[in-house]
Amino acid sequence: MVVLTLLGGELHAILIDTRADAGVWSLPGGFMHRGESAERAAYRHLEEVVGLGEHDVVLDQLRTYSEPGRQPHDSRVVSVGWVVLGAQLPQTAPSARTTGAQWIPVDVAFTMPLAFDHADILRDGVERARARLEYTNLATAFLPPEFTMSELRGVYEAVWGGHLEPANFHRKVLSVPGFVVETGHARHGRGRPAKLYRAGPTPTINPPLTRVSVREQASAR
Amino acid sequence: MVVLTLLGGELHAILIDTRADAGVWSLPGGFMHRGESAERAAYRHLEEVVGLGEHDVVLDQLRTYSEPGRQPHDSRVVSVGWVVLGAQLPQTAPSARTTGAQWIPVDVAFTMPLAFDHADILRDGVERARARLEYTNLATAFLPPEFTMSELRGVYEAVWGGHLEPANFHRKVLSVPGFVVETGHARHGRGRPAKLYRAGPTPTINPPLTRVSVREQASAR
DNA sequence: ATAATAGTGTCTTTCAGACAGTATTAC
DNA sequence: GTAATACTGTCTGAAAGACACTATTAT
Repeated sequence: MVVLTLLGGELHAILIDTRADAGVWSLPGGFMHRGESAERAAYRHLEEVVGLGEHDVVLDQLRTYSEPGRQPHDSRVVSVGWVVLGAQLPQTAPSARTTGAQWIPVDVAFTMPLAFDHADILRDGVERARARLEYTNLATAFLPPEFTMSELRGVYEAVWGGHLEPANFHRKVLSVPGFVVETGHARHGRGRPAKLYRAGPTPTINPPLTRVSVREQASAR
Repeated sequence: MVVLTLLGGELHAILIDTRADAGVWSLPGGFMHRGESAERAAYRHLEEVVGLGEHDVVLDQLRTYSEPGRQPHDSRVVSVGWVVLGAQLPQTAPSARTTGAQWIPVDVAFTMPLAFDHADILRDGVERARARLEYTNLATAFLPPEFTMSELRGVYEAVWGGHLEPANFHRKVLSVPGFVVETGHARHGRGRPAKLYRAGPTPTINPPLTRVSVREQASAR
């Protein structure tokens, strides 16, 4: 599982320090039981290993890794990869219930030595999350039930990396019917109070939000 | 496996008549061997069951189905779903090497009684193919190595269902660098000869081609 | 010449991006 | 008042959609 959240405006993933092999980190996960779906097994390991409850997170199936030799010690292990998104939940921090699990900034995680093909899985998971933000309302999974427009924009900026124009973002989000819904509440801070929104009924965004990195790639003709 | 091709300008899928259960059809597939990846197993069953070689098709992993009870007779079968795309190849028609395999128009296939959760898998596979055409060059997998612009447009029209404006399609495809490459050859028919193209080096299309059905959904605000 | 198919020009509309400007609060 | 943050108006440019037009062949 590639478990992602925002901490301090930066995208973090959970890595586990495998004591058996010093200095090598792995993604959280575990075996399936008989009579249990892969999804249920993912929820179970999230609870057991990471201390996250079913209602704290959103799961998205990534893909299945089955190359022989991907885990040298076993003849062949087939793993179903998942992307797990949650709002930042300090009280369920991995250190509370396990020994070696930690939130690591993804930029740092990419440079660390990971077990087996976990670096591939991490890369696939982060890329999936980035892509999903373009055309789904999945960004709201990174936030508490009520959030401001700035906070939602902050999710996009953190996950995609880069700056989004507040005015255009605001207009785009509100132009998609059912993306977000006004709650009528407001959050008071230093300046003008911000309206609070919650996730709306529409799961897909069309036309999609355009990603900074993708835009640059497109214009580099 | 959801095996898709174009026949007579219409999208077809392979279904297999399961003799054990009269009138119930299933998707082609089979078990994995030890020491074999899911991808290799897919290629093997394509050869054994359907008579399609590795170079005739393009594989795209769909997702993994693992709900307990999805196959009532077994305690729990975990299946890795694949979308398989190929150019129409009469000489490798499924009937050549198997008894009950047939190309069925997908519209018809959706109305037929399918075994287990194969209707879900078929739906997921067709939807995946439709989505992939938007932002990848996968449409070329439905065509022989050299093809005309009309033929490429025909793939989009068949898979998406609906009409695309020839002029705009032509301009859009050529505006994406590396989507297609001119071969210098031409195909002569009834009117002006058509230039032949082959798939270019760019796997992704950005900005994507916009799908008719998605557009209508968006404009129905 | 005519029909048929391939391909181009161009106008309109839509929408993203830039950025100046206005609104509402805490202090 | 000032500073800070939230939000709006408006201009520009890029690209999609519509559709009239030109090009090149077989007959």
